[in-house]
Amino acid sequence: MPKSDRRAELLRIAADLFADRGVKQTTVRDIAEAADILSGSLYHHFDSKESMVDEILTRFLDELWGGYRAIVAADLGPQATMEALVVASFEAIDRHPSEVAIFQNDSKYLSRFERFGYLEERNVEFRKLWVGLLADGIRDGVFRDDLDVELTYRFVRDTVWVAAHWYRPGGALSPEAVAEQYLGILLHGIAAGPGRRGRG
Amino acid sequence: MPKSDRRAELLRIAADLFADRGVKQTTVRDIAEAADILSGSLYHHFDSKESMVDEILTRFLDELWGGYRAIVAADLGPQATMEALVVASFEAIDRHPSEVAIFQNDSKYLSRFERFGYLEERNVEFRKLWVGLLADGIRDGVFRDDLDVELTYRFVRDTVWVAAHWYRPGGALSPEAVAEQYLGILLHGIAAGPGRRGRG
DNA sequence: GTCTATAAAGGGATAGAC
DNA sequence: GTCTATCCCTTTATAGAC
Repeated sequence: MPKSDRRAELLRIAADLFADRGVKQTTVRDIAEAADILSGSLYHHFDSKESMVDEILTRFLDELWGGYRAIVAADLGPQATMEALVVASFEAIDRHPSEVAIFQNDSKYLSRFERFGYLEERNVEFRKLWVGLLADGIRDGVFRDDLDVELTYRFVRDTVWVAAHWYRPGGALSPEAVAEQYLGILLHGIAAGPGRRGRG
Repeated sequence: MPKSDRRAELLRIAADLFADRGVKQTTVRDIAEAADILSGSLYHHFDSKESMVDEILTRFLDELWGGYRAIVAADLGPQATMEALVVASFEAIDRHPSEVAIFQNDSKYLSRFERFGYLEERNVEFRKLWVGLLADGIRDGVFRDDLDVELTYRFVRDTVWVAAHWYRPGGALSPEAVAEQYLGILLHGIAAGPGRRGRG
């Protein structure tokens, strides 16, 4: 295989370990062992452990936000935009579960280092996107007007991303199926409402 | 102050650090420094760092589950039981934010050690409680019958506990207020339904 | 109950041989 | 591209003085 594939393979191995145990608790020796080489050899490919995490997260976030921006640009209105964002997020969990887990579990720790300042920037941008969307939806009468927008934003953000903790790609549930159930609860709740109880 | 207060104070300091940075990343020196003593002195009070975490979590979980069991024993029916469990959980976040954070962030890591086997036991028990509750509610027609019970259980579990990541005791929102908003979304969703849109 | 001093293991990173 | 060898710092934990 071409030489650059080795680098990608090492990043894959590292990402899976980082996701499973956390960045700090994954040692350079762990990564090397999983790749069947010795720890010193890793430094032929990468400057440092930090560089590995950086490359993993940067690539992932660029792809994710490319998708988000395309959805926003399509200008579908609050509810359809929300649904598309949720589906895109579950697809991200499906395709890049380790990257999502690292982002979720280690953002706080990594944010201490100047080099990872972009993590906080993404969070701010994400909040802006969702709060705006919820406000638009309330204004248009699509969402309830007694919602606490800040709290609802955190609710949505958390409920979507925590799924990464239990979702297994290739399992019984497709990302679209999970998104559908999640959106059903998020939009209509779990209570059996009038005219909504039962199907058969 | 009595001698046992020193021990409690050290556990408080340790719990806050564990919650903020994670157990593994909090060093014994960090704890000692925050307590204004040297690291060696900590071993006069505790066997090891692990023992400190163990004591913190055991106490917290015993209290939390005491509350849960009292609620279940009251036999209020599915919806009222669910509401009481959610309120109790937010009150736990309010009163013991560090303990909740440690439980959430470090359970997976700690579960590797035999001594922390009770963490997994509590998770199993928690799942059993909620899945049973949801099934009862669907059977009684209180909850929608097209819910995926497993997925809904994870949804509820995650949405409640992740609030520990942003909730600040003593802030603008009381735990009861947060619980009310959360239950509103969980039961009825965020969509403006017929007859539910608007208030003024 | 705390300090001094230190043992022993873990972990990131480097230099140079192959 | 990988290995050998190793440096150096961090971290948990201990022993004994005060």
